[in-house]
Amino acid sequence: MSKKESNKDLSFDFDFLDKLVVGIGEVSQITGIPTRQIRYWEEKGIITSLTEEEGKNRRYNYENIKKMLLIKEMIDEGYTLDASAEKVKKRMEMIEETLNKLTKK
Amino acid sequence: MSKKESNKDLSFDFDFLDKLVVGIGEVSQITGIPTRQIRYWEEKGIITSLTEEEGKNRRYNYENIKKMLLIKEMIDEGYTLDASAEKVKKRMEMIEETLNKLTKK
DNA sequence: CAATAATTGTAAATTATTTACAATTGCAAA
DNA sequence: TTTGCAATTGTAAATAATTTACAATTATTG
Repeated sequence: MSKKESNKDLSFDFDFLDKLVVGIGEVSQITGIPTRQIRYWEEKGIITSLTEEEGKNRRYNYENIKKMLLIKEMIDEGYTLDASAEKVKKRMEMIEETLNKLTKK
Repeated sequence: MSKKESNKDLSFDFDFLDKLVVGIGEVSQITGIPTRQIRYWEEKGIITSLTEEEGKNRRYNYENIKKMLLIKEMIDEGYTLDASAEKVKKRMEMIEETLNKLTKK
């Protein structure tokens, strides 16, 4: 296996996650969160879909989905929706920061 | 961060990929393969969607998507569809095998 | 050119999602 | 208990996206 191919295999999942964009039905299936609840969270500004035009179907990326899963966890632990959203926001910022340090050339 | 949480963070993407199931529109967006072509490949038996009942929307998992991307690559390299499918099938079986060896307790 | 592979086009029917308005549930403070 | 707010859920009508089926078109190979 050539160097190029090998590299491609290793970086594949990251490329994939970058491109990954899914609809609300899939997010619901993946996360177990009802579509109605996802729309409600979005309505409240807790999450932000990538939807280009209003009326078109909502699109979510990996970060969105990750966020929803984390919020769901916090809510299950007893936090309110707003508190959960706040905590998750900070946590994701921290992870982001750490990742930046790790990947910085 | 507790041991449990830390473990969860590390294994998260794998769990995620396991649960990941997307519709044909998303696959098309992700891979750049037109929906019409995806249906054609499926019709020919090259790929197999997870669709439960006929008439319902097609669902694809990570393995399906990976396969389509690989086939697309081979076709771009000049192989016929059938040859591409065959090569990809073998390649994926090899990867599967290797993974099994790696993860075997 | 003929034959086959591969892809693409599209109409009509069906499935999935959106928006908007409303009702319901849960919980904590007065 | 009831009052108020947070959070969720229900649903109808309109729209978006997908399915199937039949067909046409384009590429490639002998």
